[in-house]
Amino acid sequence: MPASLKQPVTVTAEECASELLEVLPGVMNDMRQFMRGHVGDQLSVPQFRCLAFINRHGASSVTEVASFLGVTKPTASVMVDRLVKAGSVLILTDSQDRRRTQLHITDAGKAQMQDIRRGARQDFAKVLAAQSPQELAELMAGLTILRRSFHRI
Amino acid sequence: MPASLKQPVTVTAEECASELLEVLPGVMNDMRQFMRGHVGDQLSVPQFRCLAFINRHGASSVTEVASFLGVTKPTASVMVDRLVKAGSVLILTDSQDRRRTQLHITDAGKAQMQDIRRGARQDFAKVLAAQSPQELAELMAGLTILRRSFHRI
DNA sequence: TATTGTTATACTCTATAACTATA
DNA sequence: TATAGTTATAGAGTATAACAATA
Repeated sequence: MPASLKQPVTVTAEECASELLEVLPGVMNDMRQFMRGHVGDQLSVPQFRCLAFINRHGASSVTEVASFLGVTKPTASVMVDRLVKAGSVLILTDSQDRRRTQLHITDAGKAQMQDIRRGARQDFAKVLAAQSPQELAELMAGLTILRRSFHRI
Repeated sequence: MPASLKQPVTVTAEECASELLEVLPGVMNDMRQFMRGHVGDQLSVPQFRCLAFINRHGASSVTEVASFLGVTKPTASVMVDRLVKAGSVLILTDSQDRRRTQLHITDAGKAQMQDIRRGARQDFAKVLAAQSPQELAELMAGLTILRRSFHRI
């Protein structure tokens, strides 16, 4: 039985909210550093997410990318443009509706994304290696709740 | 007993790392929106953290701020400068060591910070209100592990 | 010499406003 | 008219490199 459940305490949504405000920014900082530290400083966190989305959703549009990332269309447009210039993304035009774009990840982009993911995952895992299996299970449970509460698309 | 513990599964540090990479950026997006949505769009997430640190640590230096935020000294210097211009922070010079600055939060900065925190906390709490007390306890447990693993200063 | 902090420069992220092209 | 996307503009966050002031 996990330590946190030995004597059941009532946790309010407000307390969780406070903890989110205090803890997450620091973890995100480390995530940014981890990503910069691999394969020649290639991708920012938002670019990584953008590529991962395009990889999952073949022929996605700029609007879909914006919606997933939770940013405006101009922001997504600029970000995609940078990824195109970097050779990570290919833009095609939808022949049915010529306003829409069909974004595709390139082989280079796929490799780039996987390298960054592998490196950052290892860096995170190194930090988490000090935790017991029980604690890792608790962390995963917490993340699952976060995913459920804040999932987009 | 929480659902996640009914049939104990082994969770690896790598799996937790992957989940962190996928889940946290989206939550941070919402945090940014929440902060922008209160009291006239006053503070960014980094500015909020900066103010909170200066509030906790009276007479802190730029170097200490940089260390806490996990950024370089120029980055912290610029950020503090913006907060000074906004009237949220006061800079004094250490009379013992005239190279060091002594950063102090102003009353206006304190109010600003508390308004933003209250607003963002409420927004987060609203999202989390759908979760059961048990799930909130699990989330808090996960955040506690994160805090322990990634705490600065 | 070492440390504290700033300035200069450059890039990304982000938003709003205004625009073009297509439907 | 409505939608998809881009361009223009502005400001914040971030880093590195070079510098000034102080110890």
